[in-house]
Amino acid sequence: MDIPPFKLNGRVWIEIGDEKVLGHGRVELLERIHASGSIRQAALQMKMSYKQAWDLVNHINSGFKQPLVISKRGGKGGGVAIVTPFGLEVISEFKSIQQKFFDFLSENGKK
Amino acid sequence: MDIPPFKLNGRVWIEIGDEKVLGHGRVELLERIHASGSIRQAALQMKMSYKQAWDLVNHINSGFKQPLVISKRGGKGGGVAIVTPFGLEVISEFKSIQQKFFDFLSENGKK
DNA sequence: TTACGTTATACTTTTAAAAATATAACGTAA
DNA sequence: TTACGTTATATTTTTAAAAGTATAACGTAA
Repeated sequence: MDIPPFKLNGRVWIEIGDEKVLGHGRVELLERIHASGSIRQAALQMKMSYKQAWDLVNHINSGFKQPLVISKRGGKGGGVAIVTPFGLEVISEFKSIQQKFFDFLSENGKK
Repeated sequence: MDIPPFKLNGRVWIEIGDEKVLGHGRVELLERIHASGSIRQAALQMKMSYKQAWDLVNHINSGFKQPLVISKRGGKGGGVAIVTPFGLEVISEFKSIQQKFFDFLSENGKK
């Protein structure tokens, strides 16, 4: 009759105006853009299409009132994408929440 | 530069052997089965197909070592589905975790 | 002024999920 | 022994998501 051991898993994300704006996958994308300076490289690393990555970046930027990523085309290297200081702040905030969430999951799982 | 107010949302679920076995939607299904005594009625209430509901019940039952739902065909009313005491216990455990999770979300959202 | 590699965008194709459809199996009660 | 309403299962169709393809726009540097 006793409940056997189980693993509790889950996801958290940030919504603005009832729309999902930022979650685990998108934050990873932002981090990779920050590290590489390129949407394309970040997409390749995460094995998603450039289109999908660009759409996500676009959606993230539209969700907030100021951009998290600024991108330019042309120039040295063909173009560039940088994560703004505001973007870095949001990333940091989300990761802090996510860490607490992981703690929550391990506290409430198993049994 | 400050992060604007935002809503934190999310989901939690129970995994057994790296497989999702029970989450928010499935628990609601179980509750409706318990209330109606019928997989079909529960499915109708949740606007899903009987097939989908049955597949879910089947998957839930396979995940645990004892069934959460026992169903019979034929007889008075055409057939019946009941949630076992073990099933009720699991539902209750999940809902308790979920309540804590809701608390977590509202504590960490907004700002 | 040309080549380069990326951003930006549209369009098509593929794939996977969901829904819909059909039908057999079953046990009670009339 | 027939009708009923459900469980149980297979199959097909539809829908939506993802992936793939193509191409224009751009700014630097050779």
